[in-house]
Amino acid sequence: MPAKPYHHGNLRQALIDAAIGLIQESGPEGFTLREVARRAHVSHTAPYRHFRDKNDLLAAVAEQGFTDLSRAMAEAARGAKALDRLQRLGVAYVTSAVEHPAHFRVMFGMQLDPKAHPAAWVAGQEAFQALVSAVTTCQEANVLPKGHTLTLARVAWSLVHGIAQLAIGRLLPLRTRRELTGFVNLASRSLAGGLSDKP
Amino acid sequence: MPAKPYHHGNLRQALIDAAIGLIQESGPEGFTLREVARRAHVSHTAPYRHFRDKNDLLAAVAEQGFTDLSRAMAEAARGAKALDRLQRLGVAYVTSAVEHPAHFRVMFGMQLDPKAHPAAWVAGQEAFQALVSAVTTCQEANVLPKGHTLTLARVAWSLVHGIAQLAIGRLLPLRTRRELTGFVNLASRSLAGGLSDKP
DNA sequence: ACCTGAACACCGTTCAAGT
DNA sequence: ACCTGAACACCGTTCAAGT
Repeated sequence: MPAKPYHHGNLRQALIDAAIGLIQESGPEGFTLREVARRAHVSHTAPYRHFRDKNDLLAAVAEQGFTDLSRAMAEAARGAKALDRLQRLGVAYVTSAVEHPAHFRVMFGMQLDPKAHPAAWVAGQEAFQALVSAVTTCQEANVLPKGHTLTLARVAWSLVHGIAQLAIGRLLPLRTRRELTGFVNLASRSLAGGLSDKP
Repeated sequence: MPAKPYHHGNLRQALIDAAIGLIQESGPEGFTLREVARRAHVSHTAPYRHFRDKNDLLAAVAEQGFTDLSRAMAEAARGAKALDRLQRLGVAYVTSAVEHPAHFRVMFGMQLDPKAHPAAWVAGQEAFQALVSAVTTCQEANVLPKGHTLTLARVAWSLVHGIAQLAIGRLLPLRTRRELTGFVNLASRSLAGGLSDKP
């Protein structure tokens, strides 16, 4: 006796939730459309009513991941200004990645095409905008040189993204949250110092 | 009539080469053990004589990727010292990633376990050592503060790795090699400046 | 040692059909 | 509209068997 199937169009979200749970347990490569359908108590072809194909569901998972990331960053940086704000965003970025490694791999591992998956793409851009606005704050506070805001934000993003990826792959010895915070802060302070040197 | 099958134990390398070619064409998720066997003109169970399973072959692919990366970095940095050396390593790292995106994804996307795949792990560590030795060179030239060599190298690695990953995902607007080199140099100069600020 | 073919339990996707 | 079951062409892996 299966539990009652989903109705009223909430199947779409149920499938996304099931997918996120499955990915968390089995990793991105253990993710299977048929198993997702099983978890939603629905036939294995039902997902095709809501997603073009497997990749389309993965894009929806990525979109939710970007939304969650934006929320986590906004929360961490609330009220903070200038460099403090930038650092908190960085710590939140890496913390989110380490806490949801499989989800993060989906977000950045699926070669997101803006044409094919515009919603996921936009959600990703919105997460990046948090960094852009923090850089702007730093520039207004004269702790970063004016101009080239986008370029500065991209450098900061690269640093923080690299830390996140290497941490997920266990290639950095960051075992505790203290170590993680310390490393991110050291790295971002260094970068900020160098950027303010040569305007 | 298939071409003559491989003999004399060169099948292992033939499978690795076929795998790299297949990954280049179809991406990491299009990679299939059976298709690799087909390309090597061998039955689909023959690979199991040389690799425990699909992941074991992927680890061998990753190992070769790390070896290639080390060679490319060594070549790019030949004769250069201090900051110039560090920058050239970074440019070579990102260039390699952008030129072999699928291979790079395998190297860093497969959650390499040092116990299960020691050879691939060692090859990865050797690539990282190039950064460590360049940081040491910088310290001896007094362009970076002494001590904490490993930590400084890890920060540099994170930056360069983040640029590589974002560039592969087309999330940075680096269309030409000039733009790529310029961005890596800007980023690494900034980081170096900041690191030398606060010893 | 090295390779094969059959077999098993899975996939993603399509399609005609049901409510 | 939304969901289903059968069908197709694939997988990864195991196993008995052949040279």
